[in-house]
Amino acid sequence: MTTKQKILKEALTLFSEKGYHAVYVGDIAAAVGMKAPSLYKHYKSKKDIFNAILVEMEENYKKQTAELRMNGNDAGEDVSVFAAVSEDTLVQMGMKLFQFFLHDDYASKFRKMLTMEQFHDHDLSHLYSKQYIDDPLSYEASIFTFLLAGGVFKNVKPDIMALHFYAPIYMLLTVCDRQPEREMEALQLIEEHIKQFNFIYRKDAENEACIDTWTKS
Amino acid sequence: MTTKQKILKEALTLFSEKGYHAVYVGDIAAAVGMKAPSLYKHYKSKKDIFNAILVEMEENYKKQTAELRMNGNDAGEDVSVFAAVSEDTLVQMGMKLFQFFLHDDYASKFRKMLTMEQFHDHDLSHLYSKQYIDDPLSYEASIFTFLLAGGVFKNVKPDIMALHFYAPIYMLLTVCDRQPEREMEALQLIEEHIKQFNFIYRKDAENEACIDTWTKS
DNA sequence: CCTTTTGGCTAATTGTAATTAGCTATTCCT
DNA sequence: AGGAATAGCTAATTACAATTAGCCAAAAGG
Repeated sequence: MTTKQKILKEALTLFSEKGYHAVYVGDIAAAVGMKAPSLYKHYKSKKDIFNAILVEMEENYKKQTAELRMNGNDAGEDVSVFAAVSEDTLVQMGMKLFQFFLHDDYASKFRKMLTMEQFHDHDLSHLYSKQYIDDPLSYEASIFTFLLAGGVFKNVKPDIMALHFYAPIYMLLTVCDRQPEREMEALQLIEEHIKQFNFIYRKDAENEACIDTWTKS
Repeated sequence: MTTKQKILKEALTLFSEKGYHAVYVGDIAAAVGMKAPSLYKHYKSKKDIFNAILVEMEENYKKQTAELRMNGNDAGEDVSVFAAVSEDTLVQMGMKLFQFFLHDDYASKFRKMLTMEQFHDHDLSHLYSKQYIDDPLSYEASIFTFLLAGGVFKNVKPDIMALHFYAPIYMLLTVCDRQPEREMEALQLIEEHIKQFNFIYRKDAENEACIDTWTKS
């Protein structure tokens, strides 16, 4: 890893912990293992470092969504697998999404940083909404549009179904960002959320049987 | 309004727009209509102003939740009204919650401030989770526990039902905090969210009729 | 009415953080 | 090898923001 990259990495870590204004260039330098003035051989200002992080992240994000889109298409080839999606598959889908967002080093730090900086300018507001709200929602909506065509779910609006699926995951993600010690509780809730989601959305007569399961516990 | 209060008010406004570190005591003073040193006749430091805001807010919050609890009990007296809660009542409930959180001057500014400062110390993390996640969730859960007893909804876990009801509202709230221009869109989504929520959770045979409504639009 | 307190001001002072200057060792071509 | 670029350092410098000192007018209160 080049020094320039190391600087970005350490700066992102610090920005994600304390926010831009509370981080001093000396802190970043120390984290990289150098003195503050040396940073200026690589970036012309503190703000410049911040901007470089944004640029790097946008590239990263484009790559990842492109990848996801590819995977999505691959899975889509076998229509029958998805159309008959099981409760467990749904649970795994949600858990994976949550765990990725929470534990991917870059994604998680970047999200915390944006959480703190989102109000400082319009572009950052827009970026936050796009990455953590609008894109995930439309991704899930496209999946549900597909699943709805399979006929196992009730005939509803896929975008609202996506909202119902994703909003709890998003909310619990923000909880874990500020209180990492609550991850287990969050995972538990997500599992129950998706099971109940599956239960209420699924179109079938076996519902009565399921009710027994719930009332017993 | 006393000068001390005016200072808190203007400081909160500024903190909620730019965050603690990006606001200078001179800015606060100017907003109040005085010079920076004069602030020190009222508060002994910038941090002291911040702390005073927290204290004031906690009192405010206690009052409001106490009030809500009272209103809740009042409404609860007439069990039949709630037990047969209509779709429209649910929609109104969600909208009111959203609009209050979004437009109450104090609540909305305080939430934005906490959004930016939540990572700076454990107490703030805890406060944020309590006020915007845990308390609303348990409030909604208590309502749904009650409604479930009425028998019009499917037999499910009320706390997950509360999660399904509240999480989309919370998520759209954060969207409007950073992009106020999306309020109309958010309100529209919340209405659809709650209608679909009502549709999927309600235990009845008229579902088939409802499907027609959805597929038409 | 006098005097004490209150709350404002201007002009320091202090502290800190970003950035620049200027020196030096290493590396990299050719 | 030898000159140029690279990337680090220490020691300024600059900028600015929090706070303090000390002055003064008006209000409060006996």
